[in-house]
Amino acid sequence: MVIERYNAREAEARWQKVWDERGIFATRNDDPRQKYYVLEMFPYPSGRIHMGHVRNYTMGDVVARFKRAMGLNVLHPMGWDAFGMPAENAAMERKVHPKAWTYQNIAAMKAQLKSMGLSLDWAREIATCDPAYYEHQQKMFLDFLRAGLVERKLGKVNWDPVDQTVLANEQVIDGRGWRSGALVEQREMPQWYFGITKFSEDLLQALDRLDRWPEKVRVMQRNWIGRSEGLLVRFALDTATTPNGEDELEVFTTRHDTLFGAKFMALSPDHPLAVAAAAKNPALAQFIAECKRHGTAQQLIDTAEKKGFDTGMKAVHPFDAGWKLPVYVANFIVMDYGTGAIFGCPAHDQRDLDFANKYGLGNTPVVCPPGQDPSTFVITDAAYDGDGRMINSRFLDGMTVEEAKAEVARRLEHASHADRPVATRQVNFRLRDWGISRQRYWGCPIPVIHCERCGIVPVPQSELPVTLPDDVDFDRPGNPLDRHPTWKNVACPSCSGPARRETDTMDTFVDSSWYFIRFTDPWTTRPTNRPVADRMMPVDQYIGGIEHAILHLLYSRFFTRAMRATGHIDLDEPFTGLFTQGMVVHETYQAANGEWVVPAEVKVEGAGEARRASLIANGEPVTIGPIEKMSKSKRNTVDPDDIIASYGADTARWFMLSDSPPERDVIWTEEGVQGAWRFVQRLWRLVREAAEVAAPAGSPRPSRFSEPALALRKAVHRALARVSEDIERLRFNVCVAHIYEFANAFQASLADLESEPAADYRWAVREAADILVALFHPMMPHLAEECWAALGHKTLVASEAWPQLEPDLLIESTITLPVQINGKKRGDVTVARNAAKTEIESAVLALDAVKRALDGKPPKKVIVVPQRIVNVVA
RNA sequence: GGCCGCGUGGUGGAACGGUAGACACAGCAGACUUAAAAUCUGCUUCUGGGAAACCGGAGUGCCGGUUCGAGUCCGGCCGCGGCCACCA
Repeated sequence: MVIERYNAREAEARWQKVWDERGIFATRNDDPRQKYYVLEMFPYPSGRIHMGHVRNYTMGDVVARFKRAMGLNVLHPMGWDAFGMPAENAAMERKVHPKAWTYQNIAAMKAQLKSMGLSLDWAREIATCDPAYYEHQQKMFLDFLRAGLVERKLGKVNWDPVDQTVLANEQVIDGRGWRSGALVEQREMPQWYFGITKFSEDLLQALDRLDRWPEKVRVMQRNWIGRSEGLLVRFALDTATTPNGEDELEVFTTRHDTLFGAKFMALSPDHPLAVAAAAKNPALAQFIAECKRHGTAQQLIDTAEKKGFDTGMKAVHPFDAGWKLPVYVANFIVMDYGTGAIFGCPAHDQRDLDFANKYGLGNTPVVCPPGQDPSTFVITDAAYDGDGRMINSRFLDGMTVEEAKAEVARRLEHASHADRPVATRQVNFRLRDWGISRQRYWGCPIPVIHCERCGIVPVPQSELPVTLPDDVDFDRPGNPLDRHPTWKNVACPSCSGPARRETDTMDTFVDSSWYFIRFTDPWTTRPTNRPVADRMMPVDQYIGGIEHAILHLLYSRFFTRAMRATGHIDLDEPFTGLFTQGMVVHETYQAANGEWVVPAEVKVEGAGEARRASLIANGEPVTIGPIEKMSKSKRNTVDPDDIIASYGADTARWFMLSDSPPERDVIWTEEGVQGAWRFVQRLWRLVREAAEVAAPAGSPRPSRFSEPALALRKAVHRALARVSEDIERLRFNVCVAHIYEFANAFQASLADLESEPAADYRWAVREAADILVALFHPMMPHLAEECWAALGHKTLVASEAWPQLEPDLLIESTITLPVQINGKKRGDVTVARNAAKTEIESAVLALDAVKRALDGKPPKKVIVVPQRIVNVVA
């Protein structure tokens, strides 16, 4: 029999067309079966898909196809995170309108995704730049505003003085604007904020219940929210020393046990008291200005020296009216956290110690480490932040840190200063409110109007959506909305007086914070169709990159809560299952002139030490560099289109799932792809060979099976059990291995055929082939359809139910137990599956290896673990 | 600086506390070919003995512990990676 090669290119297009025409991946919201929502993070339409997308969407598709076969009503949609800066950059560089650029990219990428054979419900496709999407976002913004979940307040922005524009943090490189190269300034501007901090406690607590999230992501979110319990202490100030007679300074601390080790107070350069003092002290004003110049660039913070300025103000120790502490302004105190002021305890905080040493403020140790003699315990340049007993602390002496904290809190809560308690217990969060204002064109307009007379006026419902004007130009820097003649200037909806529209647009993270809910009914005229959203949410399995572990996932958790508070859905956690997949990485290649070379232009030969690379074009040698994330800058990318054109989508999908565990990085290699491609061909040959032998579909089941038939049946049912579990647990690399294992066994079984096979064997081959195709269908759906048809089926395997497992076939009547002597394997025994322990023991003691080891003496102990192992202790 | 994760053959990686190295890649040998490709078969952790079948020893970064039994659990090192970070 001659079997022609499987022509992936031709077959894949053909099956995609069939799936499309029959609409088998469309999800009905009124389907009575249990729902299953699987979602991959939607892409930004950059122009072309990359291998990371291929990996991500393949994993999601495997889950979707598997769950569909398991009889669930699967929702598996796709859309576009379509707003964002690259569209504006393209507009500036290439004179394309951001909208045109974005929609061209969407069309191109959609075609690419279609060529992957993903089982998506394209009818639900959404693009966040479509007014039909963002109008609902605007409605919810106004709902949030009414509910007090949106605020306008001053915030710092990165201001590029040359381009006259606000820059995102990632556009600031080494303190300079990425385009102009100008030194970036910090400017205070009124901005819109989402009140995410109102949910700090809940967002933190609920993490404990997200047990199908990676622990790593939960830890990252926990740290980001950054809850700390402490004490808010009001220090009295010596009014004779303060600029305007200010008489107290509030400080947040988590180490109130160390109050008797205090040596100084320090204020943030932005602290109101520092600003007030600076007004009367030019030297201080100059110091503060200097701090602000250096203040922001993250890289500088590591190396920046601790600097301070003694304001001359004096604070009074809360436990000793006669104890005065100098008040400094210091460059390492941030206004954002706590109260923007601290008390410094040099002995037990490294930063405070560095500062005190520099300014000669000394230190007094107040916590003595266990086992240390208090009389000899001194701190020089390493602060001690561990546990211990209190010393040099009057009434706290001898207490543990915890006891001291409690005692200090108790006393200060009951002490009073100016008719208020000196201290209150406080919980502080690192989490800040979410600033969503972006001074950009290509984003969702913020639907408010600024009226000189009425202030901030929401755009009336009837005038929504506020759509972006198309007639804009990008010739000049800055936000085109801000200089638009007609769009910007409008009549106030309230008083009809002159007013102007808000020209800021929303952070694109807002768009991606609720798209998964919109997918449940993208046609509804309200933001959500409540009954449908309540039924189809939450997302059962969300899959995407670890880079979104904090922002996107936290914002989405916030947004869902805000939507619940405003009646749009009855849900708090949007994603019950989360999986973060690893990146696709590749070797890098560098030509002699130092330029990076794309892998497609490189030929690699040899192995190990002898591995050499050269340019295909002219044979010029190329240096093989380290394996890195595929990136445009290193040019170590492989184009999915090229791979799909030469090997087919199934090969690319199979390789993406092979070898590496899905949460880890996968190394893309030419050899690996070819291995996957060879397996595609091998499966095709195997199924065609099996089809020759297999009994016709629906043949009556034989009453008895001979040895080879039974062995084949056991193997295929074992594979079925394993693969089902592997997919359920998203262990795709193990799943792939189990399919290889069975394919090898099946192939060997067919090769062992000596004569004309008997009917029972033919029946077993039919079963094995059908199950094999069903098992690899989620990973290689086109090949599976082709094989399914070759096996004589008239149905689509994509619509078939998952094969039924016969658990009896997993149970062997005799089993082989490994035998250990003192924990080392020395042999094995074959016994009946349900053999009694004594029976096993005597069989084991009869083994030569055991006799030799025991040397005639009785064993000290024989441990028999039923159906697992035997260990003889000699 | 804080928190977290990971160290297994030439490589990617398997392994409910129970036969370490499944499966794949690469490599080597052979079969089929005039030849190559493709395909098929076998070998491939290190090491000692043996012509071979086979028989032994060591082995999951290092040191110790718990256990009949540890890649897996506990403690301490070493190395690599990630995230956060003048956060009081």
